[in-house]
Amino acid sequence: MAGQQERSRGGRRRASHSMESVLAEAVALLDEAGAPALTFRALAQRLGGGVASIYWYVASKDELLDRATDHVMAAALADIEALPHSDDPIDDLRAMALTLFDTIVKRPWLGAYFMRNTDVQGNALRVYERLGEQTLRLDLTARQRFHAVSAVVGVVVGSAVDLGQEPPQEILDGAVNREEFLGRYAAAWRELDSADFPFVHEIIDEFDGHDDIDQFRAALDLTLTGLRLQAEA
Amino acid sequence: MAGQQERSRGGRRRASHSMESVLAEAVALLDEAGAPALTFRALAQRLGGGVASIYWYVASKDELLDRATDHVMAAALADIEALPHSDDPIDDLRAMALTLFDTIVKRPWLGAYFMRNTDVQGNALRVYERLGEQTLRLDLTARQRFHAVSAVVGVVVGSAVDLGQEPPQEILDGAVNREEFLGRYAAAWRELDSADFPFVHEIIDEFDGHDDIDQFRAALDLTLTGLRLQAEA
DNA sequence: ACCTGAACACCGTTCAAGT
DNA sequence: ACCTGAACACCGTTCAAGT
Repeated sequence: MAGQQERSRGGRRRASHSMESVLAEAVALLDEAGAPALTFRALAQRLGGGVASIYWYVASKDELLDRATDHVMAAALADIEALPHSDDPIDDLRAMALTLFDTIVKRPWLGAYFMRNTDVQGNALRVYERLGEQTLRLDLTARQRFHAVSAVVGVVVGSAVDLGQEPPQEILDGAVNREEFLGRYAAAWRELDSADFPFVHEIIDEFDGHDDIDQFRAALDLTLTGLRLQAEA
Repeated sequence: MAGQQERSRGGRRRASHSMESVLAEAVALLDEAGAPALTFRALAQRLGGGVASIYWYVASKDELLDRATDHVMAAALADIEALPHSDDPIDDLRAMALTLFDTIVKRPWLGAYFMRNTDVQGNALRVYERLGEQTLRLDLTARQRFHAVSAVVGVVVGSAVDLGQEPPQEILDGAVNREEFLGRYAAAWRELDSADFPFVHEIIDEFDGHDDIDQFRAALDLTLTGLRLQAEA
């Protein structure tokens, strides 16, 4: 409970919030049960007040989610700024992207809002800036730099979306773990005719039990080697 | 109106649907006014029947969206399969990815469902297969192939999400066009201290008025050059 | 300045009943 | 086999009123 209660002489209560407590409780709700759990009613209950109060702090649910996202991005930004710098800007870029990935792994609900709307998301803008600064150390045109950072952010967002989708209720319920879930897909794929689906059969064993971070690293590395080549050209 | 009306002797009507008409109308609704416009009530009205009828065809809204997505993927798959083959698998991969991008540009609402849940999305699986088959022509391990296709799909999905987000109501209303919208952001960025945000300032002019397809092409090319290097190693 | 209760206009989903 | 109306249990958002 982040809200405070004021007891006036009549014995009536009046909750008292703050932007900080609203966002902290919103994030807590999202962390505990994902995006569908964040409703104004649930949030108001946690804050110990009425639904309408929240509208004093945010104009809409969209803004609430934007601000909640930026709230957790503060920590990601701090992690990124705490990273040691190497003499290779591309290695630094990779380390930053991995830090971002880590943020999403811990909070899959970020998928839908991550790194968008830098209007409200001041920390996201700063993260964008830090990524971009690494490209300033590379021999590229402004346009290439713009595209490079977009590409890196794209890889991260792509993973964010994937992770945000992943838990199809059964996993959240604990009824099925990730391994079984992947295995079920793999089993369905194995039923496909291998003449019609040679590629699917080629990669079934890789898919079965794969780790998201490997997939992310591989995608990131392809982009970064492409970038390195571009900078050296 | 895709539903048909049967007139029985009492003069009462009874709508008659089909999976095909349900999906066609769902897609029409999505095309006309985006994801929020697709409600069971709106869809039922278009079909000329009751809300509950739709549940005979799909078990949930999620499934409806999955099937609607796969419905439009049929055309994308056909486009991809109609593509001429070159002797360079990476060029073919690029052409396929561009075809996918084109599908999303025409239907930004795809952002949230594109290429996920191949369970229900049979056409998405076939697209995945076609992309993957190009990697079979490259000298790679199964794992590298798996990661390569994931990366390419990731770039496309990343763009899909971006495009799906884009129209912030004002643009849909026609109150503001894309150029003005970008310009407003750019103007806000120009206000930032250039000592604190050197990168943002470096790329403002690139951002202002940029074209999404250039961004997509650039990200795709970085991934594909990375892939080419990997295959040649 | 900040909070409240109650209402409004929606949602997806279910179900017993109809044809 | 397929469709229906009406109900249920929610939503986000607004607003006049309170402190």
